[in-house]
Amino acid sequence: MRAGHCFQVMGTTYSISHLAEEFAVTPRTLRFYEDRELLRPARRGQTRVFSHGDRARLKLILRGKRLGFSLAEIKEMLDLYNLGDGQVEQLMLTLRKGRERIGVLQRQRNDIDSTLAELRGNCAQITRLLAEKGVPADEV
Amino acid sequence: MRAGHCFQVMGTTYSISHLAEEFAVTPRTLRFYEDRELLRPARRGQTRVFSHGDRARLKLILRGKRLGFSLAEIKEMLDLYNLGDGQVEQLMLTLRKGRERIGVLQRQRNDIDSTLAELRGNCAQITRLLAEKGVPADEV
DNA sequence: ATTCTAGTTTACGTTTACGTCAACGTCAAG
DNA sequence: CTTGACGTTGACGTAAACGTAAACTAGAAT
Repeated sequence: MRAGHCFQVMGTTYSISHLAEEFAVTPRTLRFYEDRELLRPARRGQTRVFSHGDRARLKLILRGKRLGFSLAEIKEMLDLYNLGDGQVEQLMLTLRKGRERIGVLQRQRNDIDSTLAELRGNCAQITRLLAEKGVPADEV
Repeated sequence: MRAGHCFQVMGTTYSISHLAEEFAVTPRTLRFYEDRELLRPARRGQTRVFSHGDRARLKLILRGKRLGFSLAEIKEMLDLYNLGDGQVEQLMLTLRKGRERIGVLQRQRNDIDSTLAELRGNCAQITRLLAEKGVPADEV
C-alpha cells in the first residue's frame, strides 16, 4: 500500500480520481458532469474538491443512469432534492415534475415486472428442454 | 373517414406508416430497426409488409427502450424468445444470458423502488410546505 | 397525362455521453 | 533539478439512435 498523499482525503472531501475510482467512472466523467451542472465541486485553487454532498449527488446520478434517464432528466430530478426556499409557484412546478417522474417510474416498474415474468418463463422453458436432453439444472 | 386503401391492412398485415403511427414512431425508425435486424418484415415487391409477429416484436423493442436498454441489448433479449431448436451449448448460453438480464432487471427494480420512495417523500414534503403557505393539496 | 400519396435507398447531419489526446501547471520525491 | 503522479483546460473523435434531405419508383386519383 502506498501511503496516502496529504491532500487525497482531507476531513470529509475527495479528490477527483478518488471519487472516480470509488464509483468506477473516469475523472473525465466527473468533469463532464460538472460541465453539465450535475455536480458543483468546490475548488482549492484550481483543483476540484468533492464533498460528501457531491458524493451523494453522484450516487443519485449513477442510479438515474442505470434507470435509463438522460443527464438532462437526471438534472431535473436532482433539483427535486433541492427544495426548501422556493416561492409557491416554484414549489407547485416542482411538485408537478416530481409527480411526472413518479408516473414514469411506475410505468417502468410495470414494464420490468412484465419482462421479468416473460424472461423467467423462458428460462424455465429452456431448463426443461435441457433436462429433456439430460442436462441437470445446476450445470449451467 | 377516408375509405381504407386496398393494401393498407390486408388480412393480418400492416404497412410501415400504419405500424409507425400506431406506436408513435416514424417509418424511419422501423427501417432502422430492420437495418439493425431487430425486425424482419416481409416484402411485397420492394415494400415492407409487417405481420402480427413483427408487431409483437416491435412492442417488445419499445418496452426495452423504455427500460433504457440499447438496441443491441434488446436484440439479445429478443433472441431469448426464439428458443426451440438450438443445440445444448446454445441453450445453455441463452439461459445464462437470460439470467443475466433477470439480474439487471432486478437491480433496476430496486433502483426504482428507492427512487420512488425518495420522490414520494419529497412530494409529501412539498405538499406540506404548500399547505403551510395556505395552498390546499388539490390545487396543483 | 399529370398529380398525389406512400413507399424505396443512399447519404449526410445531430444529439448524447463520454474517450482520447495535447499542452500545460504543481508539488513532493529521488 | 528533473522526474513522476496528479491535476487542469481545450479540442477533437466516436458510437448510438435516429432525423432529414435528395432522388427515385409505383400505384391511385383527378
